[in-house]
Amino acid sequence: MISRKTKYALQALGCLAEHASGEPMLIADLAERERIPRKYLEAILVALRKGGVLTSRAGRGGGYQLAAPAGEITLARVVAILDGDIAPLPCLADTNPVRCDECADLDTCGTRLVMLEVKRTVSATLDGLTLADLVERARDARARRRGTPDFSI
Amino acid sequence: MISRKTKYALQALGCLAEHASGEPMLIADLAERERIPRKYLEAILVALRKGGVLTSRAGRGGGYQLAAPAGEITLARVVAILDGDIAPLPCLADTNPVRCDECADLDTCGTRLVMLEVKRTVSATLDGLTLADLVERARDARARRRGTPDFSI
DNA sequence: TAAAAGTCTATCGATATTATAGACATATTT
DNA sequence: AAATATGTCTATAATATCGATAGACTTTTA
Repeated sequence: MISRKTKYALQALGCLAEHASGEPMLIADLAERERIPRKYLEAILVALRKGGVLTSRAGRGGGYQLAAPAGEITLARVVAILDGDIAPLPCLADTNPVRCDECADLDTCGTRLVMLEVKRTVSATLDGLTLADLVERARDARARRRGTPDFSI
Repeated sequence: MISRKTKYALQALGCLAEHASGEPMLIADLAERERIPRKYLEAILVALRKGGVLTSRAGRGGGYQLAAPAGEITLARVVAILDGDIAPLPCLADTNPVRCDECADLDTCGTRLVMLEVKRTVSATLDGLTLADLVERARDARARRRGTPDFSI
């Protein structure tokens, strides 16, 4: 389960990725279009900027932009910034792993070993998906519903 | 991230799976061996019994047993019993999906579409792992550490 | 220098999780 | 049938986390 925070982030990033022109977008616009509480979105965007995924410009004509092409920003990165490690168990976290005190032996804990496998799978999937995929699938879905392939318009 | 509840469940189930003889095990023993708060474990075992993974017998000589061979109990099933759906988004839950009210259109939400992929991956992984795998990996890890393959003893 | 924009800090309430306690019911052995 | 060992249920408390909001502050550009 990803947090609502991360979901909001993906929506906002998707919106920025679709926003063809390189023009920065305003927090207020993003909040309205994606129906995200303004102040909450603010905090999310700051985190993303600190995480290197967004750049911002203050002052008139300012706003937020992607810091890289959509195809280079992985979901893994976004999730890591907002939800931190996706480790299924605290003892499997990449940064700051916390060993369970009920576990006598970390390396031979069966639960940990199988969950490590789950973690690897999730990581691989999130690493293989980018904002470009997100945008593309939404576009495909819209096209499919209209009954016309996207490129035939 | 799986809950601590599910982690406790997997440890207890692993313990039962290793417990060679078909004899039932007592809650108190399980709690002590796996260092799980006794009363908390109690609630977990009840849930697992209701979920069909365990059987229990009251009275003297009673206790808990696996309801099926370890190789037939998947992690997916255990996680589902204790943590419910593993859906990364509420709108992707199998049972009782809740659509986000900020989403105008469920079927063309890019975030949902990419997360659906993540969910499928996780489900497939958890479906492919059983308690027997859990036990086996722990055994392998112990053997590997001793520097001797398990079968050479 | 004023307006428009982003940044930071604090706080609140709701909810879920983890944990505990104790009364109650059931089954086995003697 | 009594005694004892065992599981079951309900309620509650402590804690942590998440989602959300408010307001003062800083920076940039026209």
